[in-house]
Amino acid sequence: MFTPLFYVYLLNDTQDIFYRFKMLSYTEENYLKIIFSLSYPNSLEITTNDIAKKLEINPASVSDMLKKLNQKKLIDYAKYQGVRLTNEGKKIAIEIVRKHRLWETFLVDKLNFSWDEVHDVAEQLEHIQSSLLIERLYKFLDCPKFDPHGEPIPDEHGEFPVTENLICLNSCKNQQKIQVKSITDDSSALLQYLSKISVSIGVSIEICDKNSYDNSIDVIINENKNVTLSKEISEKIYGVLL
Amino acid sequence: MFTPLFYVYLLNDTQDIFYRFKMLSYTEENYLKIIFSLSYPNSLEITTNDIAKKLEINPASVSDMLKKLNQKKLIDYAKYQGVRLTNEGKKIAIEIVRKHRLWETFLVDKLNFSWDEVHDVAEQLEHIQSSLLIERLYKFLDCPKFDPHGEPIPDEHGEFPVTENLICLNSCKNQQKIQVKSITDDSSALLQYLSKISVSIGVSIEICDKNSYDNSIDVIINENKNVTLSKEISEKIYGVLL
DNA sequence: ATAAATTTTTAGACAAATCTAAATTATAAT
DNA sequence: ATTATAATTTAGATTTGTCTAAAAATTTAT
Repeated sequence: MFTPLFYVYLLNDTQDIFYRFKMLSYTEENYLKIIFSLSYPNSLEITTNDIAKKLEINPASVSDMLKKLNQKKLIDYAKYQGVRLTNEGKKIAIEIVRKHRLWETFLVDKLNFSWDEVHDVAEQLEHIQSSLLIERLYKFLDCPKFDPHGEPIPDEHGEFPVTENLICLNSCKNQQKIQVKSITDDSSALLQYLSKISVSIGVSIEICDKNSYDNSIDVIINENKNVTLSKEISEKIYGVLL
Repeated sequence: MFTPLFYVYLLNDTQDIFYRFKMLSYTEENYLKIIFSLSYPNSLEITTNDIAKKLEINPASVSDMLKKLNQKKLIDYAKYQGVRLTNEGKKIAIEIVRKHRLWETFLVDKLNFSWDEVHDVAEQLEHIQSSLLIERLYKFLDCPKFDPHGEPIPDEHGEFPVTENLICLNSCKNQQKIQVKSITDDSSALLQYLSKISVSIGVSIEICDKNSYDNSIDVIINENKNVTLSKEISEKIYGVLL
């Protein structure tokens, strides 16, 4: 049903160095990325349904692909048991995350995209195959450690920068105040909304009141703007206590 | 056998403008680009075999795709009669050429790629779908008119810059001398060779002798280097008479 | 502990883009 | 004008990634 795992030696970047290269399709890369992001940072076990929902496809399709990725030793998967990335799979996933965040940085820093315009384009750019390209881009951007949403960018060895201990706005108590450090979702719908209410990396948010009915919170943004944030929003905002 | 032509209205670039968008696959885009480049600049009729050779695939596969592109009204094609781009097909092909050449320019000017390293990466980048991206890139590069190989870059309306009257090195007579203005093939094999013999945009080449047996020519590069160039090489080099 | 509900997998089908082999059409050569 | 050669197309198969419907396994609830 599936072709066996195979490695090929490919001439990459039209450079004269050959290197071991696991041939992955655009789609396979996407699965690895999704599994990684759903399990980050705790390497949780992910379910077929989680992936199907995220990719907006049928769970049956996911089952097929999981079988294939398992054969390629990129995930650990047994029927009905959930999925976890292998070290090899994780390495590839981190590489894709790295590319995604570097491209987002490029788009914002060099091409003047706003932070809510970058996601869809970066989703495409992250699949461009060229290690030379990504290393040159990394240098061109001055080896950035965080992307425009404050998300950490892994270095060339796949290591994430050490971050201050971030806490979720959602988990703050009344009267606590944080400085926003990262938004853990780069969808344009969320980011456009945050822009509208003047939330960006660096602003302060003070918790005034918590509504236990819907878990929304009343906050003051940058000492001057009162807003109510839904649970869905507040759990995407991370920062350091002020 | 093939799905009917259809147009969709898509939200592009996460911007709030909808626009008419002909859904094309990566592969379909490549066919249009190949047909364009094989027929440029005279809109020649192209054969199934020409395309098969260029794409290194079986002519039978090309036949299938031509039928499909014809149905989509991107080419004019009748069985056994050859192919020609329609205006719509040409517009799309030029857009891809534009993207390819802008990305090549980016790689060389901003990321310090050498001219022989850009082709394979640009082949991937040219298929990124985002008009916002390409217009921003265009501005970022200061609206370049020529790519690193001297090839003209169409503007945002698909217009090619007017060029001096270029003549092919291949068609020069003995003792004539040209200044190199463009190389009409960006394969790394050719460009690496040209680098090795010190041919680049701007250098002078003087024809010393023509060998009618294999159509090779003996030339002097930049007044100091004697080299013999094969027909295959000399027909890729264009310039202005000095 | 069993039944009900949910999740996951299998089976079979489909579209896109390719292939090989065979048939057809066009072109060139005598 | 007929034949030989070359180019092109058709027919049928394959791979990848998806689907729907049905079957199987797991989880939840009583």
